[in-house]
Amino acid sequence: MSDHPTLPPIQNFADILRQQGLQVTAQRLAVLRAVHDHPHGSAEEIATTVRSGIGTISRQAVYDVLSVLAAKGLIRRIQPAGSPTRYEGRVGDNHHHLICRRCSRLVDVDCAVGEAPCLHAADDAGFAIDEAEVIFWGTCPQCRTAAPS
Amino acid sequence: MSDHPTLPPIQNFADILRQQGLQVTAQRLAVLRAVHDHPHGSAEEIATTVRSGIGTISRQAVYDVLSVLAAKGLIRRIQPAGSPTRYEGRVGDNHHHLICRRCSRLVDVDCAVGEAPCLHAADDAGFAIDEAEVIFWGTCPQCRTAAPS
DNA sequence: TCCTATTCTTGACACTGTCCAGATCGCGCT
DNA sequence: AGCGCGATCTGGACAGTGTCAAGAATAGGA
Repeated sequence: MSDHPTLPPIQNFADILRQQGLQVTAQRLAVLRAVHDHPHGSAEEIATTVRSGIGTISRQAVYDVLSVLAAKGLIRRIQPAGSPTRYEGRVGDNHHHLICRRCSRLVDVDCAVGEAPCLHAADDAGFAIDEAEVIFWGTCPQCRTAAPS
Repeated sequence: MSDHPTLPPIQNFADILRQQGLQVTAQRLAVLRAVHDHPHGSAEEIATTVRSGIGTISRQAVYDVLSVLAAKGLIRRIQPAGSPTRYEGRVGDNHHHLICRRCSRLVDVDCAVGEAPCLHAADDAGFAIDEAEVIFWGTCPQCRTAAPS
């Protein structure tokens, strides 16, 4: 995944945490790495990945770390219908998501109109909008081929 | 039965169900009415509303009816982050939703660009897209006034 | 090295949604 | 109008996700 020989991932992640005023712990580094290595993973999948790296971590710690990272904008939450919350490391760009109704596969999709057009509603009703979540629902090629109906 | 020129709500809903090839039951009529009377309600809220109308209904029946109606396109599912699934009776138009991060208030919003621009992704990755869900996250006026942070 | 605030662990819990078997009901057919 | 089949509803148990609370362990600065 990360093929930057000059920047060891762990040190990089540690610096990122410090820049946000967060304490650097093995759990946070492992979670941050897991999210980047396995995009769109659920909390449980991330926990499993982390455990294979540092041995053990409590479920509560995973949720806590994910909440803190999301609050700091280091990761992004995705909450598709019917499936558990997912997390991804790519933040800052305006990409959306495409989800298969059958197999729940999730794919990144660049914004249709370029910069950030979907971030502005016609009428914001007085709300202070800080994020626009766009999810496209459909059927992936594999599922269409497997059982067209 | 009768051919009154004016259509009472119940009979109207019954016709809608029949048009979709669905059996007409008291539970389905009550759920359909509840969704229209209380837009953006959760399954539990809808169940409560229905019970105040027809006495009792099982949780399973509510979920089943909601699933059937959603499959037929008579109602629409909304699954915001962190809060339970909500349902609304308005279908067919391309309106989106605006949700307050603090009080979870949900407001309808017309599509920003008019017709249905957000329904097309730049690259569909081979998917057959049938729906685009757009959710704007922010803070509602009341919450901003109450506790500005 | 020591201290304090933060973070992690452990266990229990709440809530949403689903599965299953059996009873009931809608509705076409005779 | 009565009958019968298939769809629908009930009731209970269950699974998965996420949260709460109290105590133990740790990071980071003095």
